[in-house]
Amino acid sequence: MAGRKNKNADLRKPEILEGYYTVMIKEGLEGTSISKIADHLGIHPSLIIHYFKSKENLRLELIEMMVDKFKSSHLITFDHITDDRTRFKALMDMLFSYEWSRTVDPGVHYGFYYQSFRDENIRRICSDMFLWLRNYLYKELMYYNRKGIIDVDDEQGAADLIVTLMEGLEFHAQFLGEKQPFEVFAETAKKAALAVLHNNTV
Amino acid sequence: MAGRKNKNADLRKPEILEGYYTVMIKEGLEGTSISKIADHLGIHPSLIIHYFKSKENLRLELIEMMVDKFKSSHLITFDHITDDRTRFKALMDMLFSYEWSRTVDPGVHYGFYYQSFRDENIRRICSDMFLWLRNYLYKELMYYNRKGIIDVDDEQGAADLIVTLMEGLEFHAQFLGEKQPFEVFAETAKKAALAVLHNNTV
DNA sequence: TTCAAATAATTGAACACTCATTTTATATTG
DNA sequence: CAATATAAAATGAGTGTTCAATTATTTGAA
Repeated sequence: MAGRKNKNADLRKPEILEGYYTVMIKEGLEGTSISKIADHLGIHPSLIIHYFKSKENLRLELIEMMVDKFKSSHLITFDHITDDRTRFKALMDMLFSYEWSRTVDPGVHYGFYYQSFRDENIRRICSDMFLWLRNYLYKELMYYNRKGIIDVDDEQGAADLIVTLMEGLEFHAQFLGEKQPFEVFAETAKKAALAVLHNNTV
Repeated sequence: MAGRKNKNADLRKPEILEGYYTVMIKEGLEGTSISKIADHLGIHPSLIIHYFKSKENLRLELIEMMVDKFKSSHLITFDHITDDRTRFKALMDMLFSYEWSRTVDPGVHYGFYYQSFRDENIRRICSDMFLWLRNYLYKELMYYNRKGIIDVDDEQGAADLIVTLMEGLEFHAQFLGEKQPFEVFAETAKKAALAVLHNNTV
């Protein structure tokens, strides 16, 4: 065949994972088969098995990839902003922004939630990811609390609430957004967070 | 065969729908097949097709059943409570209660969210259901606002926020709850709602 | 540099399974 | 008898996976 291009594992494996992700957006988590991924990439289904041994492994590696992607996108720090108040505002703006919410395709993202109810492995991974995020926020809130930017006595609960509100944004966009642009309710959610934090910058 | 029991459509159809729901809790939305439902009910797969014509119809009728169940469970009114302040508190307590959140099995519930990204029909049904709930809350908030129990200028946004927080409770229980009982964060979420509503009963 | 041997990448065909659905046949009830 | 309820069997498409065959690339020695 003319079009055949040989690549090695270092190139092929990520390519397959990317293809998996792309097909998944269209077909859904459980609607995505090895054949469909192979078709999309123009390769043979058994090549995917060759690299990942089983579909189960393929799925686990994809999740790993996504979690890494998620975590790395959250490592954006605002160290360059010296003023506490300004930096706090930048953090909150980012957490409730459209770009942030689209780090992972929402359809895919809900697919994993859905699976987490039947697959303890996946539940664990999702849970760790959110605990990681909450812990990050917890530390940030501790700092801003000490500095008097916010005023909360239960930093843990406040961090929980922010993660939950961020997550709720996704839900709202899908079912209650209607024609309203994302930013409208994002603003409402952010204000709710600020109200709980007793922040008076706005 | 000895154990064969003939029933008519009025008995068989609801029985099949109930069986569908039960199997779905274990197997997931897309993991549930006609055969599995038939096995669970001790009947032949083709009997299910005979009554519902296709799996698609079966699924749509199940959703209808669930939405009815959801709506009817939300028709609980507190008309017997005459004092506005007490009735408002009862409403809020219900919205953030464990019983309420378990009206529908959370795994099934997330299954429909997941499907809504690939099936406009399902998205529409879910969306209508939540719009219906928000509208109910909107009217309630209007009333309590007029009565001075709460103080908000954007009742629509406030209703949005309450639905979102209720929904967030589900998310939190699955991924951030860990060993913590449901009620702990439910209380946090409720307080956040009350903070936004500027209610000072607590 | 050349050329065969070794290694890796890729394909093809087959397997045993499950799926939703259709068609045909049998039992039960009114 | 006629209508309905149920079962049985068969269909065709799709699933993940295995194994052997084929093609491309790299390696190593002459």
